[in-house]
Amino acid sequence: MKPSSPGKKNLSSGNNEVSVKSNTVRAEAEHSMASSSSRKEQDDELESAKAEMGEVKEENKRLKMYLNRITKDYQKLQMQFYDIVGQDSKRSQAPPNDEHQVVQQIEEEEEKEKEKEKQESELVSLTLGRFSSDSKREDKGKASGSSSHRKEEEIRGSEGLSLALDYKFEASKSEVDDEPLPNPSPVNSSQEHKEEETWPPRKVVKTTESGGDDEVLQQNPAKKARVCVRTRCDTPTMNDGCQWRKYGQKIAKGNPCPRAYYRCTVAPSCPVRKQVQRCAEDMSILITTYEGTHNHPLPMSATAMASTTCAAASMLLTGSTSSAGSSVPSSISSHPALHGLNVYLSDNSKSKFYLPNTSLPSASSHPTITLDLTSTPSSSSSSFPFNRFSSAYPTASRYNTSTSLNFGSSESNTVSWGNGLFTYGGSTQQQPYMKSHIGALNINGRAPPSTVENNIYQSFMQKNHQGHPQPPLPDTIAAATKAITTDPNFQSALAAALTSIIGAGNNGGSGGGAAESLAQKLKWGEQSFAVNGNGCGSSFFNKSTSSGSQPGSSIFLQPNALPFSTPKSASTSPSDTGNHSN
DNA sequence: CGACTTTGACCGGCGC
DNA sequence: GCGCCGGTCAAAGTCG
Repeated sequence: MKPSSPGKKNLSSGNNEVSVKSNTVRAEAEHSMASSSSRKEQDDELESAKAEMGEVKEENKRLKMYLNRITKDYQKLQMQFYDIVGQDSKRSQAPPNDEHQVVQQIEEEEEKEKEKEKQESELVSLTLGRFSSDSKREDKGKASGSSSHRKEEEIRGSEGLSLALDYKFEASKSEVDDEPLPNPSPVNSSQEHKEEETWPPRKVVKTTESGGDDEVLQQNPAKKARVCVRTRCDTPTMNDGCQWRKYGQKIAKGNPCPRAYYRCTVAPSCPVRKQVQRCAEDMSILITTYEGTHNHPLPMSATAMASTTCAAASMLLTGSTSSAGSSVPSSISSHPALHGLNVYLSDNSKSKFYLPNTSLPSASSHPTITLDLTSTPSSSSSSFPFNRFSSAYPTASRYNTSTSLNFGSSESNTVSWGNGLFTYGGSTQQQPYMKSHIGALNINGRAPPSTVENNIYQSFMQKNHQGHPQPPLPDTIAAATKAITTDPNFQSALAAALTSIIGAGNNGGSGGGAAESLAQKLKWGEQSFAVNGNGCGSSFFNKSTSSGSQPGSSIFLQPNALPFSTPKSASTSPSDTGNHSN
């Protein structure tokens, strides 16, 4: 898809309109000449017609100039794109062996990207979700990963969203197979559908994986990430807007309450599954665990949750599959495009964890991220209903890491995140521009002693804790929903958090390109938040996006886009309303 | 009658 | 190798 095509078309049609207008004017003038009885009137009309024609001609000229300019820009970008693609293909063919060479290359790429970002500052960066650094590339080395990352970015810059996504899919076939590329939005669903049709249900995977993809899958042993949502809910299931069919029920060890297994029935081939279970310690808490990515358009009410889970899963996976490169932080922290989104990676990853209940389904070999919408004594008293958002790789599992993200209260000021933790507000700000912010979101890198600071919550928290202190809300989902849906800033913050992690995770794996995915591609506005339409993010942002034909297409976070509906809300899912009791 | 739920059986991964 | 456990299947039952 060529970004300039629509522009050209519009402009040319505009020119046509102009010439038509000129002809009309001329005809009117002639007609008036013929029909006018008074010569004076004829002269007047002629003059006015001439004047009008002059204006039209001027406008025509302007439009032509505009068209020329756009055409030149397009050609320029196209040339840059081809150059970059050519360079990257050469690089990826011969990955550097020397570590110093890798670092040097990464630095060069970062510099180039900064320059490019300046040039393309008007383009909306649409990076949400994993990058195309597939397992093989990650194994080969950071340099090749970063180059793929960079390639993608530049494609994005020159060709727009659609091409970038296409390229991404081509570059990472394996990724589609073993990891959920979130894309609940109908806008992108066609593309994702194309890819995920090849993602068979579990049993089929077993048989089909014996092929060439097997190698990739073995190299990337991470299983599908899960997103666990803890809510206080009286109903058997949480209404997430999707349609589910129960296919099994089990009594899990350590929890007297049975665990119900559901699969998505919106599309027959949809691989998404969810598990629903009551918390053993607090039966009022409903634990819903999502796994997989929808390969079909979702109803509006379902996209939010789907995208949330997908985004969370995505970042979890990126964190799990990537070896957080040391090159990440430099570009992230210094990136000018962050717009207040500062990321900090540190090595304290294991100092703070929110570990889910032992009875949680997440206690399997799947990496799991938990969104805790309950307020429990373990978390400090909070006026903030969306209390915890944590993820954890299963303890004592093959994933030797645990992750957590807590949307803590204003008092605890702790937001922990995967492979490490976000520290919200309580962290020591080391960078000058952070000092003015109340909150800081720290992402502590899992492995490397690198740091990324992220203060995406600043605007939200400033608003809510300084300007408009909110009274304590009841500890209910309804309260959470209300607070979330009524505060677009928080939605933005959440989206940014997810997105940033995804970017960081991706980048961690792909090396130097790291930060830019996070950095350049986030436009952190006051109320709006533009991200990549690919998968994850799209849900946060409604589907008003164009199909990505134009560079600069942006997806904006919409109020009420958040997933969590009240338990009693009307359900679009029959199984949700009339479902079985576990 | 079709869609959905229930429930016991089965399978594979993992730890011992 | 064996048993435990989580997850899935599929036949039978239920419901509208």
